[in-house]
Amino acid sequence: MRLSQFFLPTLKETPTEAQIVSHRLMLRAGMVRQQAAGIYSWLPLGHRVLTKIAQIVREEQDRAGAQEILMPTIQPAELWRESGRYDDYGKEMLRITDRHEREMLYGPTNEEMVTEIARASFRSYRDLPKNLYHIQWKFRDEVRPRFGVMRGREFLMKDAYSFDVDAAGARHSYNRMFVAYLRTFARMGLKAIPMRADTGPIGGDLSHEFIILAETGESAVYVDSHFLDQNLLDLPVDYDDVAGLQAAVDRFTSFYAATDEKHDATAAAQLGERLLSARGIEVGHIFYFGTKYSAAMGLTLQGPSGDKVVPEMGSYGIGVSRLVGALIEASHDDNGIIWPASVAPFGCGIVNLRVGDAACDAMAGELYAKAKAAGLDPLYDDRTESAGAKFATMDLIGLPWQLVVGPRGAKAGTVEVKERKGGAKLEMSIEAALARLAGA
RNA sequence: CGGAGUGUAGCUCAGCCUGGUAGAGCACUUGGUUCGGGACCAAGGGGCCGGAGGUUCGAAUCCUCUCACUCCGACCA
Repeated sequence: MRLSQFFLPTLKETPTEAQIVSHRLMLRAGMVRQQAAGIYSWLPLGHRVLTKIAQIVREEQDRAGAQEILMPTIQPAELWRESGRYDDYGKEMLRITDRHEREMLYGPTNEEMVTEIARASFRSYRDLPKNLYHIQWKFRDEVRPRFGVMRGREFLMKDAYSFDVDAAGARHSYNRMFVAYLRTFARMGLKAIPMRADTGPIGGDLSHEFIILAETGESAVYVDSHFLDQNLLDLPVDYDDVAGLQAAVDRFTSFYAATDEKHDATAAAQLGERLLSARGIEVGHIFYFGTKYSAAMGLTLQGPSGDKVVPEMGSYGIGVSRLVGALIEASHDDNGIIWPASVAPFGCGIVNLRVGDAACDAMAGELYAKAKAAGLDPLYDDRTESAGAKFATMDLIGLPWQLVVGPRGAKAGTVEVKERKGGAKLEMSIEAALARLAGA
């Protein structure tokens, strides 16, 4: 993509309304525009990141055996009356009346709807287990939206819903998601720490929050620093191995990790030096809640011995749009964002310091063509801006690599390869630069 | 939902107290000079001062109401 043609409305100054760093940087980098309190439009740069995050989530859900569906944003109130949550949910639920005076709502979550789908289709215990997920916009009419996309009213979320014949099966479904979550976040360059959590209004008796550490995190967390040394990409991926998954879950839940409200100072103190006190951002939450919805909504199926079975359910959420902000909170510096390669909006930036200079244009053009051909997804800054402005833009938008072509290098036949993280710079040939990035 | 605050050019803000025909920097347009960390010179374009009502000869400025947004708190993926 040529930057001269790309829609990237960056801001030199920070809009007043943005307080935390991820919100400021997202506005400055032209990723999002606020349309109302807690409601955002996603511009090309932000949309690319959002899509990449969603794709990683999708791949890991699929790998763990979940199947993608897509449920609507607008739901009929009737469904929620069945579970009793229409009245329980309160003002957080955005209620809408259609032209026929039917009561509708903009879905804050989908347990009722997915249970209805299951009820309409599942007949026998042989239909289970199933895990259905979707990635969809949701709306919760927060009293006080803040922190940009991290606490918006409208947000993109992945939520999965598992159905099993019995508690043991449900436990396995839970463990699958548990491991899938560790892998998902690890692929984004994040260490997400599972912490035992309250089940809240969704109900149930087994629940973990996945929390990433960031200085600006919304809640205080306490964690065994040895957890951070674990290689999460090393996890088993045989999702049918019941004992193996349980062992993995047991291992990762054996580390001390607690949010403020669950913190046990006495137990934590035994860790001594290993106790890490930090702040965290919740990016995922998984629940096992048994038959809460299946029982309330009459989801039953034929069991193996002719009896009725009420399926055991769980639900598993990942805040996809929140992750965009969370990633920035976890990875930035004074100059801007530092994207992990797996979610970066472009693979690298190419900076032509002297547009109009024959040697620079030729070299940058060649580099751009070759980088594209190599699948490096380059963003080529071919604007006639000053060098400083171009460097500032590149640092701000945080692409993992910058390939700088200037008069100096053009004469010597080299480009400067700068790694955004750390800022290390090396002069090398075009071929060496491309090889360096391809190998990274 | 309680408390506090802000709405003036695309962005950051001044002007408001003490009413008198709307400003700066950045951004934008044109021309020129520059060119390795948000360049310089010159000339331009752009705002019914969030909205409604009121006071006044006259309102961005004073009064009333309203809408929006932000921050602190309680609450949440």
